[in-house]
Amino acid sequence: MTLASLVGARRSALAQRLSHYLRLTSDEMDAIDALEHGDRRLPAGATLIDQDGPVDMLYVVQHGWLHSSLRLPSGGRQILRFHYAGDLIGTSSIAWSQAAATLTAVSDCIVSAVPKPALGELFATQRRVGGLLFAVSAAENVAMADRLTSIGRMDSIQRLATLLLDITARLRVTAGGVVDTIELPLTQADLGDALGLTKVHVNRTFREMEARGMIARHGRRLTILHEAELKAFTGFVDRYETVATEWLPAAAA
Amino acid sequence: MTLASLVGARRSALAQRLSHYLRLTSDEMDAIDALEHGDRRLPAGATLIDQDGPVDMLYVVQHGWLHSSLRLPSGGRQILRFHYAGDLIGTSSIAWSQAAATLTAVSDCIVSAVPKPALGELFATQRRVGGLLFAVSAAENVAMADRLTSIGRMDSIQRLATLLLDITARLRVTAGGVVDTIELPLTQADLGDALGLTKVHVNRTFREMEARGMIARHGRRLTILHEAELKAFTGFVDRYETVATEWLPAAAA
DNA sequence: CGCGTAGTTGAAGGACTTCAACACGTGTGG
DNA sequence: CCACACGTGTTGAAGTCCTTCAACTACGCG
Repeated sequence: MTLASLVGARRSALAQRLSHYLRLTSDEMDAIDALEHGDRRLPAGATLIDQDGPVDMLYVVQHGWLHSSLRLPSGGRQILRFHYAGDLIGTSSIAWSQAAATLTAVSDCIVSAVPKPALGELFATQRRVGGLLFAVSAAENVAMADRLTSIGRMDSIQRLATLLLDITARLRVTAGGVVDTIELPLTQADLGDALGLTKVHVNRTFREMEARGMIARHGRRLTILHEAELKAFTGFVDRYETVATEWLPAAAA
Repeated sequence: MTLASLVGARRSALAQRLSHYLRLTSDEMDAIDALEHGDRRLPAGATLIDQDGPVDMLYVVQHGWLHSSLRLPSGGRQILRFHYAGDLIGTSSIAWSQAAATLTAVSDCIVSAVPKPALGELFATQRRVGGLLFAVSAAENVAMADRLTSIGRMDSIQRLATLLLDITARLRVTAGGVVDTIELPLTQADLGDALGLTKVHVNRTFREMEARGMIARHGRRLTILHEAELKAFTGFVDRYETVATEWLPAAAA
Protein backbone atom coordinates (compact mmCIF):
# COMPACT_ATOMS: atom_id res chain seq x y z
CA MET A 1 0.00 0.00 0.00
CA THR A 2 1.37 3.37 -0.93
CA LEU A 3 0.59 6.59 0.80
CA ALA A 4 -1.48 7.65 -2.17
CA SER A 5 -3.83 4.71 -1.79
CA LEU A 6 -4.08 5.19 1.98
CA VAL A 7 -5.07 8.81 1.76
CA GLY A 8 -7.32 8.13 -1.19
CA ALA A 9 -5.42 10.40 -3.57
CA ARG A 10 -6.72 10.46 -7.10
CA ARG A 11 -5.55 7.51 -9.18
CA SER A 12 -3.62 7.93 -12.37
CA ALA A 13 -5.90 8.21 -15.38
CA LEU A 14 -4.15 5.10 -16.71
CA ALA A 15 -5.16 3.09 -13.66
CA GLN A 16 -8.72 4.37 -14.06
CA ARG A 17 -8.77 3.42 -17.71
CA LEU A 18 -7.42 -0.06 -17.11
CA SER A 19 -9.77 -0.74 -14.23
CA HIS A 20 -12.59 -0.02 -16.63
CA TYR A 21 -11.59 -3.21 -18.43
CA LEU A 22 -10.49 -5.35 -15.48
CA ARG A 23 -11.01 -5.22 -11.73
CA LEU A 24 -7.51 -4.37 -10.58
CA THR A 25 -6.11 -5.20 -7.15
CA SER A 26 -4.88 -2.26 -5.13
CA ASP A 27 -1.33 -3.59 -5.54
CA GLU A 28 -1.75 -3.42 -9.29
CA MET A 29 -3.17 0.09 -9.13
CA ASP A 30 -0.34 1.20 -6.89
CA ALA A 31 2.17 -0.25 -9.33
CA ILE A 32 0.55 1.63 -12.20
CA ASP A 33 0.48 4.87 -10.23
CA ALA A 34 4.13 4.35 -9.36
CA LEU A 35 5.07 4.45 -13.05
CA GLU A 36 4.66 8.18 -13.13
CA HIS A 37 7.51 10.49 -12.35
CA GLY A 38 6.26 14.05 -12.39
CA ASP A 39 3.48 15.85 -14.18
CA ARG A 40 3.80 18.27 -17.01
CA ARG A 41 1.35 20.96 -17.98
CA LEU A 42 0.91 21.80 -21.67
CA PRO A 43 -1.02 24.73 -23.12
CA ALA A 44 -3.11 24.03 -26.22
CA GLY A 45 -0.89 23.94 -29.27
CA ALA A 46 2.29 23.02 -27.39
CA THR A 47 4.53 20.23 -28.66
CA LEU A 48 5.32 17.41 -26.25
CA ILE A 49 7.54 15.33 -28.52
CA ASP A 50 8.96 16.26 -31.88
CA GLN A 51 9.30 13.82 -34.75
CA ASP A 52 12.84 12.39 -35.13
CA GLY A 53 13.89 13.97 -31.84
CA PRO A 54 15.39 11.77 -29.09
CA VAL A 55 12.95 10.23 -26.63
CA ASP A 56 13.36 8.18 -23.48
CA MET A 57 10.00 8.78 -21.88
CA LEU A 58 6.44 7.72 -22.33
CA TYR A 59 3.57 9.80 -21.07
CA VAL A 60 0.16 9.16 -19.57
CA VAL A 61 -2.53 11.66 -20.49
CA GLN A 62 -4.17 12.80 -17.26
CA HIS A 63 -6.31 15.59 -18.60
CA GLY A 64 -7.11 17.18 -21.95
CA TRP A 65 -6.28 15.74 -25.35
CA LEU A 66 -3.45 15.64 -27.86
CA HIS A 67 -2.80 14.31 -31.32
CA SER A 68 0.12 12.55 -32.94
CA SER A 69 1.14 13.44 -36.47
CA LEU A 70 3.71 12.72 -39.16
CA ARG A 71 5.36 15.38 -41.29
CA LEU A 72 6.02 14.45 -44.88
CA PRO A 73 9.12 15.22 -46.91
CA SER A 74 6.80 17.05 -49.31
CA GLY A 75 5.63 19.41 -46.57
CA GLY A 76 2.27 17.85 -45.83
CA ARG A 77 1.12 16.51 -42.50
CA GLN A 78 -0.94 13.51 -41.48
CA ILE A 79 -2.62 13.44 -38.09
CA LEU A 80 -2.57 9.83 -36.99
CA ARG A 81 -4.75 9.67 -33.91
CA PHE A 82 -6.08 11.58 -30.99
CA HIS A 83 -5.12 10.77 -27.42
CA TYR A 84 -7.39 11.24 -24.43
CA ALA A 85 -7.19 10.91 -20.64
CA GLY A 86 -5.94 7.45 -19.72
CA ASP A 87 -3.99 6.89 -22.93
CA LEU A 88 -0.38 5.80 -22.73
CA ILE A 89 1.35 7.83 -25.43
CA GLY A 90 4.75 8.13 -27.01
CA THR A 91 4.85 4.35 -27.29
CA SER A 92 7.00 4.60 -30.37
CA SER A 93 9.78 5.46 -27.91
CA ILE A 94 9.35 1.93 -26.61
CA ALA A 95 10.50 0.51 -29.88
CA TRP A 96 13.10 3.13 -30.80
CA SER A 97 15.13 5.91 -29.27
CA GLN A 98 13.89 8.41 -31.83
CA ALA A 99 10.34 9.63 -31.92
CA ALA A 100 8.35 8.30 -34.86
CA ALA A 101 5.73 11.04 -34.63
CA THR A 102 5.08 14.51 -33.24
CA LEU A 103 2.81 14.87 -30.21
CA THR A 104 0.88 18.12 -29.97
CA ALA A 105 -1.60 19.31 -27.35
CA VAL A 106 -5.05 19.97 -28.80
CA SER A 107 -6.48 21.41 -25.60
CA ASP A 108 -4.71 22.40 -22.39
CA CYS A 109 -3.29 19.17 -21.04
CA ILE A 110 -1.69 17.52 -18.08
CA VAL A 111 0.55 14.54 -18.83
CA SER A 112 2.68 12.39 -16.54
CA ALA A 113 6.12 11.17 -17.57
CA VAL A 114 6.87 7.45 -17.43
CA PRO A 115 10.50 6.33 -17.78
CA LYS A 116 10.86 3.34 -20.05
CA PRO A 117 12.56 1.09 -17.46
CA ALA A 118 9.63 1.68 -15.08
CA LEU A 119 7.34 0.21 -17.69
CA GLY A 120 9.71 -2.74 -18.05
CA GLU A 121 9.50 -3.31 -14.32
CA LEU A 122 5.72 -3.26 -14.51
CA PHE A 123 5.77 -6.04 -17.09
CA ALA A 124 8.07 -8.01 -14.81
CA THR A 125 6.24 -7.58 -11.53
CA GLN A 126 2.54 -7.37 -12.41
CA ARG A 127 1.57 -10.60 -14.12
CA ARG A 128 -1.68 -9.40 -15.62
CA VAL A 129 -1.10 -5.73 -16.28
CA GLY A 130 1.38 -6.32 -19.09
CA GLY A 131 -1.11 -8.53 -20.84
CA LEU A 132 -3.81 -5.94 -20.39
CA LEU A 133 -1.60 -3.24 -21.89
CA PHE A 134 -0.94 -5.56 -24.81
CA ALA A 135 -4.68 -6.01 -25.30
CA VAL A 136 -5.25 -2.27 -25.24
CA SER A 137 -2.48 -1.86 -27.78
CA ALA A 138 -4.22 -4.43 -29.98
CA ALA A 139 -7.45 -2.46 -29.68
CA GLU A 140 -5.64 0.72 -30.69
CA ASN A 141 -4.30 -1.10 -33.68
CA VAL A 142 -7.80 -1.97 -34.77
CA ALA A 143 -8.98 1.61 -34.21
CA MET A 144 -6.15 2.74 -36.48
CA ALA A 145 -7.21 0.15 -39.04
CA ASP A 146 -10.66 1.71 -38.99
CA ARG A 147 -9.16 5.11 -39.73
CA LEU A 148 -7.12 3.61 -42.54
CA THR A 149 -10.25 2.12 -44.05
CA SER A 150 -12.10 5.37 -43.67
CA ILE A 151 -9.40 7.33 -45.51
CA GLY A 152 -8.77 4.65 -48.11
CA ARG A 153 -12.30 3.78 -49.08
CA MET A 154 -14.79 6.47 -48.05
CA ASP A 155 -15.81 9.83 -49.45
CA SER A 156 -15.33 13.07 -47.58
CA ILE A 157 -18.69 13.08 -45.81
CA GLN A 158 -18.25 9.59 -44.46
CA ARG A 159 -14.71 10.35 -43.40
CA LEU A 160 -15.66 13.46 -41.50
CA ALA A 161 -18.71 11.80 -39.97
CA THR A 162 -16.62 8.87 -38.75
CA LEU A 163 -14.08 11.17 -37.17
CA LEU A 164 -16.74 13.25 -35.43
CA LEU A 165 -18.40 10.10 -34.08
CA ASP A 166 -15.04 8.84 -32.89
CA ILE A 167 -14.20 12.08 -31.13
CA THR A 168 -17.56 12.38 -29.40
CA ALA A 169 -17.40 8.75 -28.27
CA ARG A 170 -13.98 9.29 -26.73
CA LEU A 171 -14.83 12.62 -25.14
CA ARG A 172 -17.92 11.15 -23.54
CA VAL A 173 -15.82 8.75 -21.52
CA THR A 174 -14.29 11.59 -19.54
CA ALA A 175 -17.25 13.93 -19.74
CA GLY A 176 -19.50 11.19 -18.38
CA GLY A 177 -23.13 10.88 -19.35
CA VAL A 178 -24.75 11.60 -22.65
CA VAL A 179 -23.23 14.41 -24.65
CA ASP A 180 -24.40 15.28 -28.10
CA THR A 181 -22.73 18.68 -28.36
CA ILE A 182 -18.98 18.98 -28.26
CA GLU A 183 -16.57 21.88 -28.27
CA LEU A 184 -14.11 21.21 -31.07
CA PRO A 185 -10.76 22.92 -30.53
CA LEU A 186 -9.55 21.69 -33.92
CA THR A 187 -9.24 23.95 -36.95
CA GLN A 188 -10.60 22.77 -40.26
CA ALA A 189 -7.00 22.52 -41.41
CA ASP A 190 -6.33 20.07 -38.55
CA LEU A 191 -9.35 18.01 -39.51
CA GLY A 192 -8.12 17.97 -43.09
CA ASP A 193 -4.74 16.67 -41.98
CA ALA A 194 -6.49 13.94 -40.03
CA LEU A 195 -8.78 12.98 -42.89
CA GLY A 196 -6.45 13.27 -45.85
CA LEU A 197 -8.37 16.26 -47.22
CA THR A 198 -7.64 19.94 -47.77
CA LYS A 199 -9.04 22.52 -45.40
CA VAL A 200 -11.10 23.92 -48.24
CA HIS A 201 -12.79 20.63 -48.83
CA VAL A 202 -13.34 20.05 -45.11
CA ASN A 203 -15.25 23.31 -45.11
CA ARG A 204 -17.40 22.31 -48.04
CA THR A 205 -18.03 18.94 -46.42
CA PHE A 206 -19.14 20.60 -43.19
CA ARG A 207 -21.59 22.79 -45.08
CA GLU A 208 -22.91 19.85 -47.03
CA MET A 209 -23.48 17.92 -43.80
CA GLU A 210 -25.29 20.90 -42.35
CA ALA A 211 -27.41 21.21 -45.47
CA ARG A 212 -28.35 17.54 -45.16
CA GLY A 213 -29.28 18.03 -41.52
CA MET A 214 -26.60 15.68 -40.20
CA ILE A 215 -24.95 18.18 -37.89
CA ALA A 216 -25.38 21.71 -36.55
CA ARG A 217 -22.58 24.16 -35.79
CA HIS A 218 -22.36 27.32 -33.76
CA GLY A 219 -18.82 28.62 -33.75
CA ARG A 220 -16.75 25.78 -32.39
CA ARG A 221 -19.70 23.99 -30.85
CA LEU A 222 -20.83 21.06 -32.89
CA THR A 223 -23.93 18.90 -32.49
CA ILE A 224 -24.52 15.53 -34.09
CA LEU A 225 -28.20 15.50 -34.99
CA HIS A 226 -29.00 11.91 -35.90
CA GLU A 227 -26.32 9.82 -34.29
CA ALA A 228 -27.86 6.40 -34.89
CA GLU A 229 -28.37 7.08 -38.58
CA LEU A 230 -24.89 8.47 -38.88
CA LYS A 231 -23.41 5.38 -37.25
CA ALA A 232 -25.31 3.14 -39.62
CA PHE A 233 -24.30 5.31 -42.55
CA THR A 234 -20.61 5.09 -41.76
CA GLY A 235 -20.49 1.67 -40.10
CA PHE A 236 -18.83 3.23 -37.08
CA VAL A 237 -17.82 0.91 -34.22
CA ASP A 238 -16.44 2.11 -30.90
CA ARG A 239 -13.37 -0.06 -30.40
CA TYR A 240 -12.70 1.14 -26.87
CA GLU A 241 -15.97 0.16 -25.23
CA THR A 242 -14.83 -3.27 -24.13
CA VAL A 243 -11.62 -5.27 -24.15
CA ALA A 244 -11.63 -8.99 -23.45
CA THR A 245 -9.67 -9.96 -20.36
CA GLU A 246 -10.79 -13.49 -19.57
CA TRP A 247 -7.60 -14.89 -21.09
CA LEU A 248 -5.36 -13.12 -18.59
CA PRO A 249 -3.85 -15.12 -15.73
CA ALA A 250 -4.98 -14.44 -12.16
CA ALA A 251 -3.46 -11.48 -10.36
CA ALA A 252 -0.28 -12.11 -8.37
CA ALA A 253 -0.97 -13.03 -4.77
CA MET B 1 14.41 -27.72 -21.31
CA THR B 2 11.90 -29.27 -23.61
CA LEU B 3 12.52 -32.19 -25.88
CA ALA B 4 12.39 -29.86 -28.84
CA SER B 5 15.28 -27.79 -27.61
CA LEU B 6 17.31 -30.89 -26.72
CA VAL B 7 17.01 -32.46 -30.14
CA GLY B 8 17.43 -29.11 -31.87
CA ALA B 9 14.02 -29.17 -33.50
CA ARG B 10 13.08 -26.13 -35.53
CA ARG B 11 12.11 -23.16 -33.44
CA SER B 12 8.83 -21.39 -33.93
CA ALA B 13 9.12 -18.50 -36.37
CA LEU B 14 7.94 -16.25 -33.54
CA ALA B 15 10.88 -17.26 -31.37
CA GLN B 16 13.20 -16.63 -34.30
CA ARG B 17 11.69 -13.21 -34.90
CA LEU B 18 11.90 -12.17 -31.26
CA SER B 19 15.46 -13.41 -30.88
CA HIS B 20 16.35 -11.07 -33.71
CA TYR B 21 15.56 -8.21 -31.36
CA LEU B 22 16.77 -9.67 -28.07
CA ARG B 23 19.04 -12.55 -27.08
CA LEU B 24 16.52 -14.95 -25.58
CA THR B 25 17.33 -17.59 -22.99
CA SER B 26 16.49 -21.16 -23.95
CA ASP B 27 13.79 -21.12 -21.29
CA GLU B 28 12.19 -18.15 -22.97
CA MET B 29 12.40 -19.76 -26.39
CA ASP B 30 10.90 -22.96 -25.02
CA ALA B 31 8.05 -20.98 -23.51
CA ILE B 32 7.39 -19.27 -26.83
CA ASP B 33 7.49 -22.57 -28.70
CA ALA B 34 5.10 -24.01 -26.14
CA LEU B 35 2.45 -21.45 -27.10
CA GLU B 36 1.68 -23.31 -30.25
CA HIS B 37 -0.93 -26.02 -30.35
CA GLY B 38 -0.99 -27.55 -33.78
CA ASP B 39 -0.13 -26.33 -37.25
CA ARG B 40 -2.53 -25.50 -40.01
CA ARG B 41 -1.79 -25.47 -43.69
CA LEU B 42 -3.52 -22.91 -45.92
CA PRO B 43 -3.52 -22.79 -49.71
CA ALA B 44 -3.16 -19.37 -51.33
CA GLY B 45 -6.48 -17.54 -51.21
CA ALA B 46 -7.86 -19.46 -48.24
CA THR B 47 -9.52 -17.60 -45.37
CA LEU B 48 -8.13 -18.20 -41.89
CA ILE B 49 -10.48 -15.92 -39.96
CA ASP B 50 -13.60 -14.18 -41.18
CA GLN B 51 -14.60 -10.70 -40.12
CA ASP B 52 -17.26 -10.68 -37.36
CA GLY B 53 -16.93 -14.42 -36.90
CA PRO B 54 -16.14 -15.81 -33.42
CA VAL B 55 -12.46 -16.20 -32.55
CA ASP B 56 -10.63 -17.69 -29.60
CA MET B 57 -7.26 -18.30 -31.17
CA LEU B 58 -4.27 -16.34 -32.29
CA TYR B 59 -1.90 -17.61 -34.93
CA VAL B 60 1.80 -17.47 -35.59
CA VAL B 61 2.82 -17.31 -39.23
CA GLN B 62 5.45 -20.01 -39.79
CA HIS B 63 5.71 -19.85 -43.55
CA GLY B 64 4.21 -17.84 -46.41
CA TRP B 65 2.25 -14.62 -46.07
CA LEU B 66 -1.28 -13.41 -45.48
CA HIS B 67 -3.16 -10.16 -45.35
CA SER B 68 -5.84 -8.77 -43.07
CA SER B 69 -8.69 -6.77 -44.53
CA LEU B 70 -11.92 -5.01 -43.64
CA ARG B 71 -15.11 -5.26 -45.68
CA LEU B 72 -17.18 -2.12 -45.90
CA PRO B 73 -20.96 -1.86 -45.68
CA SER B 74 -20.78 -0.30 -49.14
CA GLY B 75 -19.15 -3.39 -50.59
CA GLY B 76 -15.59 -2.15 -50.79
CA ARG B 77 -12.59 -3.69 -49.12
CA GLN B 78 -9.53 -2.26 -47.43
CA ILE B 79 -6.44 -4.39 -47.00
CA LEU B 80 -4.88 -3.32 -43.74
CA ARG B 81 -1.53 -5.02 -43.60
CA PHE B 82 0.48 -7.98 -44.72
CA HIS B 83 1.72 -10.62 -42.33
CA TYR B 84 4.93 -12.58 -42.77
CA ALA B 85 6.76 -15.44 -41.04
CA GLY B 86 7.22 -14.65 -37.36
CA ASP B 87 4.17 -12.38 -37.10
CA LEU B 88 1.65 -12.99 -34.35
CA ILE B 89 -1.70 -12.48 -36.06
CA GLY B 90 -5.35 -12.37 -35.16
CA THR B 91 -4.47 -10.12 -32.24
CA SER B 92 -7.85 -8.47 -32.45
CA SER B 93 -9.13 -11.67 -30.85
CA ILE B 94 -7.10 -10.66 -27.82
CA ALA B 95 -9.27 -7.65 -27.30
CA TRP B 96 -12.61 -9.11 -28.38
CA SER B 97 -14.30 -12.41 -28.99
CA GLN B 98 -15.30 -11.40 -32.51
CA ALA B 99 -12.81 -10.97 -35.29
CA ALA B 100 -12.29 -7.34 -36.29
CA ALA B 101 -10.83 -8.26 -39.67
CA THR B 102 -10.60 -11.03 -42.23
CA LEU B 103 -7.33 -12.96 -42.58
CA THR B 104 -6.59 -14.36 -46.01
CA ALA B 105 -3.59 -16.34 -47.26
CA VAL B 106 -1.70 -14.55 -50.02
CA SER B 107 0.66 -17.45 -50.73
CA ASP B 108 0.52 -21.03 -49.47
CA CYS B 109 0.98 -20.76 -45.71
CA ILE B 110 1.63 -22.64 -42.55
CA VAL B 111 0.32 -21.09 -39.36
CA SER B 112 0.33 -22.34 -35.77
CA ALA B 113 -2.62 -21.87 -33.45
CA VAL B 114 -2.08 -20.17 -30.10
CA PRO B 115 -4.88 -20.33 -27.51
CA LYS B 116 -5.44 -17.02 -25.80
CA PRO B 117 -4.87 -18.32 -22.26
CA ALA B 118 -1.48 -19.67 -23.33
CA LEU B 119 -0.48 -16.15 -24.27
CA GLY B 120 -1.73 -14.93 -20.90
CA GLU B 121 0.48 -17.51 -19.20
CA LEU B 122 3.45 -16.29 -21.22
CA PHE B 123 2.94 -12.77 -19.94
CA ALA B 124 2.77 -14.16 -16.40
CA THR B 125 5.79 -16.45 -16.49
CA GLN B 126 8.30 -14.79 -18.82
CA ARG B 127 9.16 -11.40 -17.38
CA ARG B 128 10.71 -9.94 -20.49
CA VAL B 129 8.83 -11.57 -23.32
CA GLY B 130 5.58 -9.77 -22.62
CA GLY B 131 7.37 -6.46 -22.77
CA LEU B 132 9.04 -7.43 -26.00
CA LEU B 133 5.69 -8.38 -27.54
CA PHE B 134 4.37 -5.00 -26.46
CA ALA B 135 7.31 -3.28 -28.14
CA VAL B 136 6.71 -5.21 -31.35
CA SER B 137 3.06 -4.24 -31.20
CA ALA B 138 4.12 -0.60 -30.83
CA ALA B 139 6.33 -0.96 -33.90
CA GLU B 140 3.42 -2.43 -35.86
CA ASN B 141 1.35 0.52 -34.83
CA VAL B 142 3.91 2.87 -36.30
CA ALA B 143 4.11 0.85 -39.49
CA MET B 144 0.35 1.18 -39.79
CA ALA B 145 0.68 4.92 -39.20
CA ASP B 146 3.07 5.02 -42.15
CA ARG B 147 0.49 3.32 -44.33
CA LEU B 148 -2.14 5.76 -43.14
CA THR B 149 0.08 8.67 -44.09
CA SER B 150 0.82 7.13 -47.42
CA ILE B 151 -2.85 6.73 -48.28
CA GLY B 152 -3.90 10.05 -46.79
CA ARG B 153 -1.26 12.31 -48.23
CA MET B 154 0.50 10.77 -51.23
CA ASP B 155 -0.34 10.32 -54.88
CA SER B 156 -0.73 6.95 -56.51
CA ILE B 157 2.90 6.53 -57.57
CA GLN B 158 4.23 7.24 -54.12
CA ARG B 159 1.64 4.97 -52.56
CA LEU B 160 2.48 2.06 -54.79
CA ALA B 161 6.22 2.65 -54.46
CA THR B 162 5.97 2.69 -50.65
CA LEU B 163 4.04 -0.54 -50.63
CA LEU B 164 6.47 -2.28 -52.97
CA LEU B 165 9.41 -1.14 -50.85
CA ASP B 166 7.64 -2.37 -47.74
CA ILE B 167 6.90 -5.77 -49.22
CA THR B 168 10.43 -6.31 -50.53
CA ALA B 169 11.91 -5.26 -47.18
CA ARG B 170 9.73 -7.77 -45.33
CA LEU B 171 10.26 -10.59 -47.80
CA ARG B 172 14.02 -10.13 -47.60
CA VAL B 173 14.01 -11.03 -43.94
CA THR B 174 12.94 -14.58 -44.69
CA ALA B 175 14.59 -14.85 -48.09
CA GLY B 176 17.89 -13.74 -46.56
CA GLY B 177 20.47 -11.76 -48.47
CA VAL B 178 19.91 -9.09 -51.06
CA VAL B 179 16.87 -9.50 -53.24
CA ASP B 180 15.84 -6.92 -55.76
CA THR B 181 13.36 -9.04 -57.68
CA ILE B 182 10.25 -10.38 -56.01
CA GLU B 183 7.43 -12.65 -57.08
CA LEU B 184 4.22 -10.80 -56.35
CA PRO B 185 1.27 -13.13 -55.81
CA LEU B 186 -1.07 -10.15 -55.46
CA THR B 187 -3.49 -9.10 -58.16
CA GLN B 188 -3.71 -5.46 -59.13
CA ALA B 189 -7.15 -5.46 -57.55
CA ASP B 190 -5.54 -6.56 -54.26
CA LEU B 191 -2.97 -3.81 -54.50
CA GLY B 192 -5.76 -1.34 -55.14
CA ASP B 193 -7.58 -2.48 -52.01
CA ALA B 194 -4.39 -2.03 -50.03
CA LEU B 195 -3.68 1.42 -51.46
CA GLY B 196 -7.13 2.91 -51.59
CA LEU B 197 -7.13 2.92 -55.41
CA THR B 198 -9.07 1.15 -58.12
CA LYS B 199 -7.49 -1.74 -59.99
CA VAL B 200 -7.63 0.31 -63.16
CA HIS B 201 -5.60 3.06 -61.65
CA VAL B 202 -3.12 0.62 -60.12
CA ASN B 203 -2.50 -0.61 -63.64
CA ARG B 204 -1.93 2.88 -64.99
CA THR B 205 0.37 3.63 -62.07
CA PHE B 206 2.42 0.50 -62.77
CA ARG B 207 2.83 1.51 -66.39
CA GLU B 208 3.78 5.03 -65.45
CA MET B 209 6.43 3.70 -63.05
CA GLU B 210 7.77 1.45 -65.79
CA ALA B 211 7.84 4.36 -68.21
CA ARG B 212 9.82 6.40 -65.68
CA GLY B 213 12.27 3.54 -65.21
CA MET B 214 11.43 3.01 -61.55
CA ILE B 215 10.52 -0.65 -61.85
CA ALA B 216 10.53 -3.51 -64.35
CA ARG B 217 7.92 -6.24 -64.59
CA HIS B 218 7.86 -9.64 -66.25
CA GLY B 219 4.60 -11.36 -65.50
CA ARG B 220 4.41 -11.49 -61.71
CA ARG B 221 8.11 -10.88 -61.23
CA LEU B 222 8.85 -7.34 -60.23
CA THR B 223 12.20 -5.57 -59.96
CA ILE B 224 12.85 -2.30 -58.18
CA LEU B 225 15.40 -0.52 -60.32
CA HIS B 226 16.63 2.38 -58.21
CA GLU B 227 15.85 1.48 -54.65
CA ALA B 228 17.80 4.25 -52.96
CA GLU B 229 16.17 6.95 -55.09
CA LEU B 230 12.77 5.41 -54.55
CA LYS B 231 13.27 5.39 -50.78
CA ALA B 232 14.29 9.04 -50.82
CA PHE B 233 11.36 9.86 -53.10
CA THR B 234 8.81 8.26 -50.78
CA GLY B 235 10.53 8.79 -47.43
CA PHE B 236 10.24 5.08 -46.73
CA VAL B 237 11.53 3.81 -43.38
CA ASP B 238 11.72 0.13 -42.45
CA ARG B 239 10.10 0.02 -39.01
CA TYR B 240 10.98 -3.61 -38.36
CA GLU B 241 14.74 -3.41 -38.63
CA THR B 242 15.36 -2.75 -34.96
CA VAL B 243 13.31 -2.58 -31.80
CA ALA B 244 14.76 -1.09 -28.62
CA THR B 245 15.00 -3.57 -25.76
CA GLU B 246 17.33 -1.92 -23.26
CA TRP B 247 14.38 -0.89 -21.12
CA LEU B 248 13.30 -4.48 -20.49
CA PRO B 249 14.08 -6.10 -17.13
CA ALA B 250 16.59 -8.94 -16.94
CA ALA B 251 15.40 -12.42 -17.86
CA ALA B 252 14.02 -14.53 -15.05
CA ALA B 253 16.66 -16.66 -13.37
C1' DC C 1 -10.33 -25.29 -77.51
C1' DG C 2 -13.06 -22.49 -74.74
C1' DC C 3 -13.76 -20.31 -70.43
C1' DG C 4 -12.59 -17.49 -66.46
C1' DT C 5 -9.48 -14.49 -64.26
C1' DA C 6 -6.19 -10.86 -64.64
C1' DG C 7 -4.33 -7.22 -67.15
C1' DT C 8 -4.74 -3.23 -70.44
C1' DT C 9 -6.60 0.74 -72.74
C1' DG C 10 -9.80 4.71 -74.03
C1' DA C 11 -13.27 8.12 -73.08
C1' DA C 12 -16.14 10.56 -70.02
C1' DG C 13 -17.30 12.01 -65.51
C1' DG C 14 -16.73 13.21 -60.68
C1' DA C 15 -14.46 14.15 -56.27
C1' DC C 16 -11.20 16.69 -54.52
C1' DT C 17 -7.42 20.27 -55.08
C1' DT C 18 -5.50 24.60 -56.12
C1' DC C 19 -5.54 29.33 -56.40
C1' DA C 20 -7.47 33.42 -55.22
C1' DA C 21 -10.30 36.47 -52.91
C1' DC C 22 -13.05 38.01 -49.20
C1' DA C 23 -15.47 37.87 -44.39
C1' DC C 24 -15.10 37.61 -39.63
C1' DG C 25 -13.25 37.80 -34.91
C1' DT C 26 -9.50 38.61 -31.79
C1' DG C 27 -5.63 40.59 -30.02
C1' DT C 28 -2.05 44.08 -30.17
C1' DG C 29 0.43 48.33 -30.88
C1' DG C 30 0.23 53.07 -32.35
C1' DC D 1 -9.70 53.57 -29.08
C1' DC D 2 -9.05 52.62 -33.47
C1' DA D 3 -6.03 50.49 -37.14
C1' DC D 4 -4.10 46.76 -38.50
C1' DA D 5 -2.35 42.11 -38.64
C1' DC D 6 -3.30 37.47 -38.32
C1' DG D 7 -5.56 33.21 -38.06
C1' DT D 8 -9.69 30.91 -39.30
C1' DG D 9 -13.62 30.21 -42.05
C1' DT D 10 -16.07 30.72 -46.54
C1' DT D 11 -16.85 30.91 -51.43
C1' DG D 12 -16.02 30.70 -56.64
C1' DA D 13 -13.66 29.08 -60.75
C1' DA D 14 -10.50 26.24 -62.98
C1' DG D 15 -7.78 22.25 -63.08
C1' DT D 16 -6.07 17.46 -61.83
C1' DC D 17 -6.13 12.97 -60.24
C1' DC D 18 -8.59 9.24 -59.89
C1' DT D 19 -12.94 6.66 -60.93
C1' DT D 20 -16.34 4.59 -63.74
C1' DC D 21 -17.82 2.20 -67.56
C1' DA D 22 -16.85 -0.43 -71.25
C1' DA D 23 -14.32 -3.00 -74.31
C1' DC D 24 -10.66 -5.81 -75.60
C1' DT D 25 -6.27 -8.70 -74.93
C1' DA D 26 -3.36 -12.16 -72.68
C1' DC D 27 -2.75 -16.02 -70.02
C1' DG D 28 -3.56 -20.45 -67.60
C1' DC D 29 -6.20 -24.45 -66.95
C1' DG D 30 -9.99 -27.76 -67.52
